[in-house]
Amino acid sequence: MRWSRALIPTLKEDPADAEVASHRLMIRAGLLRPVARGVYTYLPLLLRSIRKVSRIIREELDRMGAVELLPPILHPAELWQETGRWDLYGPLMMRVTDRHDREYALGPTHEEIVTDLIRREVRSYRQLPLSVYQIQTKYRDEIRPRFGVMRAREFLMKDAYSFDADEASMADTYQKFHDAYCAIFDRCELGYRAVEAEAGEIGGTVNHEFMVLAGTGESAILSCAACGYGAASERAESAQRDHELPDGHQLAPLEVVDTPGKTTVDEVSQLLGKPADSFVKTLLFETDGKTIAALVRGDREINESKLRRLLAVERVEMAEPDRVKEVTGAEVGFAGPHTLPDTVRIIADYSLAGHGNLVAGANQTDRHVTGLEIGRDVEPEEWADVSLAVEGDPCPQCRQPLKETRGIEVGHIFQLGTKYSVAMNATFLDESGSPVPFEMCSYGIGVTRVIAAAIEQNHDDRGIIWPVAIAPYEVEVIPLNMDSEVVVQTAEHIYDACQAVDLEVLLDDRADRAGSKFADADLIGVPWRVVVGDRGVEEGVVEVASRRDAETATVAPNEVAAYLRDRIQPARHGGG
RNA sequence: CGGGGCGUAGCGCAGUUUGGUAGCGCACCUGCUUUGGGAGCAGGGGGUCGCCGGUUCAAAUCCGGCCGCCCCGACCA
Repeated sequence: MRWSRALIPTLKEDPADAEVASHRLMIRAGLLRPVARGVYTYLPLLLRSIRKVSRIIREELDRMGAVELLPPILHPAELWQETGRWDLYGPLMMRVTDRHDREYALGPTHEEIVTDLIRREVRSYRQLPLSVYQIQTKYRDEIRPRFGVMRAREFLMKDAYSFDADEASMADTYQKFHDAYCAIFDRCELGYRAVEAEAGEIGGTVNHEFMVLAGTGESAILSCAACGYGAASERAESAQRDHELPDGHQLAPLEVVDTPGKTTVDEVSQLLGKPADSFVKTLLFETDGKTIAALVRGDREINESKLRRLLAVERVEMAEPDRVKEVTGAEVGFAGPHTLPDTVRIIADYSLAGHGNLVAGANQTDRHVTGLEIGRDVEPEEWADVSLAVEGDPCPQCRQPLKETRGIEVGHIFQLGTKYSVAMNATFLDESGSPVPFEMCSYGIGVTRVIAAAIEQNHDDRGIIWPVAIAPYEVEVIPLNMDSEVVVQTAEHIYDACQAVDLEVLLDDRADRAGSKFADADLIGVPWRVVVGDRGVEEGVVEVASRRDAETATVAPNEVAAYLRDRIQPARHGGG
């Protein structure tokens, strides 16, 4: 391809509204242009990379026995109503109405569509296991789209769905996808790790997120260097701790203090001059008509998912203000654990273990208490891990301190079990001829996000540094002087020769000066560069350089194609 | 949706406080010179100043409403 015909609109200056490197570089290097909030045109360079990543995905999934199909983007409401997700998904789903007033969604994910297909077409255990996938545009009306294609409202996703006859088989399929995902991300040359995660809206129990490690990532990961444990922060557990006060701890007297109008930990902390970690945050929840008081340390956040799992319930809700008043006898903001009615079940988070002389709400409006001692003033029904884990918490497996890193979620795989098959009555006949619901899993990769993540991990202050396996072009030929016939002819010759040995080559045939061609080449980040200048051509050589390491080789024009082929072909599979 | 900021040429910005002829850099077009790290000179094209309404002799500038975009929070590939 010739640059002059390739539509590569590079920019000299950074766009004002791009915050992270990948977004900035995608705009500047002419990969991406915004059309609406969170909606983009993928320009030719980006599309070429998308095709490379898609191809890697297809090769790995085909290899493990999945089959590609293409369901619609437009989903009739009825299918989503079968699983209840028409309402549950809420405003995250883009909805449209046709001329007959029938409602549709623009698919944010495809469990319903695929389950519907399989329940119609698959009848027998003999047809299982079965895995299908698609690579297609998805729509999610995100609360806050940002960072370019990193969190867009329209994006390209590979999603896959597996159907198995029993749980053991399902776990086996899940592992195969897990391994295929590792192969895919390895080949894209991403530095990543798979961690335990929350299932969110999709549902199910066991699931893993594939996180590309990057400082600008939106997700936090807690991991343990000692034993290898790793989990998304909202999923990470911390080890059990016993409530043993430090040696020499003097039990403090319980005193009521006035704290008029101060309802938050921060406000009371300032007023009393006591640090937030000496506070008890008393959070009231309701589930099945019962009230639960969850006690977490003042500097910690509750993790409602943990609470839900502990209580073995589908949902917990923060108690309404009226209910809070009824239970505590005070306005919201002054709840404390020590004078709650017996009907309230008290759960203390491990973060409070070993802490005494605490500040808490007094269960009286405008008053708190100091000197609260757990075990003396309040006896929790149980101690548990119900707070959001943070760096330094003890690892649930080996008790070593957890470390926090940031990551970009590029893949997420879920064991769904029979959640969707039961809801949609999707069954097959087993060996005895009785109908059994499918054991399902679903698997997602954000294709466009993979590319953004790759750029986050592979760039410098001059531009992108593409790994060969996903680069839009492999070679860029730069004739430095378009007025020099011999330079142009040599460049054209190399361009043809590279194409003849099946290299993906871009020829910068623009009449620009050397400096701006070099700057653009650095910016778009093609892995190999061939510089053809008057000086070298007179001596019968051109320069071949890689974008990643500044090494330059002088090569005879006739040998350039073979030279590059020998270096590029081994790297195409990933690892170069 | 709540909090903060911004909408002026394709991109990056000044001008708005104190109303009075719409500007700068880059990009683009023409010519000449230049040609190994974003060239120089000369000439040129391009803007209903986000939209609607109001105040005024006069509005990018003041007032009201609306729209869009970005950042911080709850979601997620």
